Amino acid sequence: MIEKSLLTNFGAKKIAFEKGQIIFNQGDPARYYYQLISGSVKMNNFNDEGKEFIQGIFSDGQSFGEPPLFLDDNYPANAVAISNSTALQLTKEKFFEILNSNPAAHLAVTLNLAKRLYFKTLMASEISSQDPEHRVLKLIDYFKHKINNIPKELPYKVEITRQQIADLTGLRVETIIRAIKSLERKGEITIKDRKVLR
Amino acid sequence: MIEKSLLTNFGAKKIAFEKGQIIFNQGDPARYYYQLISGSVKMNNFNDEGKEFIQGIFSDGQSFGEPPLFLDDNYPANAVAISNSTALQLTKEKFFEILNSNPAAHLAVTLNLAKRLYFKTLMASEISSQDPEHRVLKLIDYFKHKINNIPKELPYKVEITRQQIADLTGLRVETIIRAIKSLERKGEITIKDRKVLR
DNA sequence: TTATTTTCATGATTTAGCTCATATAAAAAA
DNA sequence: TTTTTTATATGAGCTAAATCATGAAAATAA
Repeated sequence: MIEKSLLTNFGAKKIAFEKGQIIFNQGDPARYYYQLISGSVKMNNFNDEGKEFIQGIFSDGQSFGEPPLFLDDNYPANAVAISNSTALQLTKEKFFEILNSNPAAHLAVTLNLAKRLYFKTLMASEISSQDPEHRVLKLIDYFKHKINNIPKELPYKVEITRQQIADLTGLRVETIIRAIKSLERKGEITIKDRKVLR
Repeated sequence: MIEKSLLTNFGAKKIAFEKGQIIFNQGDPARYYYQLISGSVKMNNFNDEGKEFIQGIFSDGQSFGEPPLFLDDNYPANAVAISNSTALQLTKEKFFEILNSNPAAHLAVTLNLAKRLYFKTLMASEISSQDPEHRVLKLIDYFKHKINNIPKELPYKVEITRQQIADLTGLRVETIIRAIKSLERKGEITIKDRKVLR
């Protein structure tokens, strides 16, 4: 979201994460701004029974973990690399220096927060009160249109697993599998080589 | 969040809403920045079966409905006055003029978005995967500490109704009532004149 | 004040999604 | 290649929350 050159000018370090590596833990004080160069990262929580909830999946040039930087608070979730990834890491202090000195970068950050808040608003209403099929479909459509910017008429292949869909929607794998099967029967989606097409 | 004088200097209009009045509807294009002067407003959705989900409750100097302004998108939820309220209304164009000309105001807006994103992150993990008692307690604690800034050791009286708690957590009133009773039995909260104290 | 509406409360019943168990196919590792 | 792990799939039974029903106490309106 912020130009790479700008970040490096302010002293951002390029760091690599292996698949499965933890970037930060829920409860840690937020000290860095992170922006992905390659790979993908998920933010998640585990409830008392050990069930995972995925707050979001980030890839490409996306940043994550900024809100607590602004609030001087701890991370509300863990960040874990879900594939080998590289990211730029910038200290909180330098991050704010950029915001102060570069209005365009500041606006980009604000825009990104607005986008994520918008997504969470949509998902919150879905998660809380719709049936599983509805939730799955909304999630797929969000990934298709808002994340991958694929127009309605073009097909989209869902790359995330059913388990990940479950963890994103707060449902169980079996429930997701059954919902997907049912959606296929209804003609809302197709399944090819076990992958969902929409 | 933005100083009232600054808003009025840029042409913000003071408008009044009666209890129950709709400020904007889900799906409407976002055209104004709103900041409450007095009263309170909820943002909500209704699912296919007509069940309400409250995205958030705003009061005092809080602003609402900004995310779609940044994204050039429609409102993801309705805004309804839950008591007689007054607010400052500023056009999108003027709102961006403020952000561009006043870095402090821009930062305040960013901070606010970060705060709300943080809240939604917390609530998302709660809503999706915890038992009702846990959800209710987390919500009450959030209202106590993060919204009303009341320290742990001081008592806090929950002013919202059980129905509103239900709509904020995606549960049913009866379930909330039972959870609250159970939490009282466990000594986590007390009930006085039907109001929850924590 | 009285009437009406809203909020809180509790029991009985239903049901959707969870849990558990088991199987197969695909992918990854050895 | 063979072995192991991960992902998808499906049936049976269980359970927690939803639903429905009904009532009383507060709050609000007339």
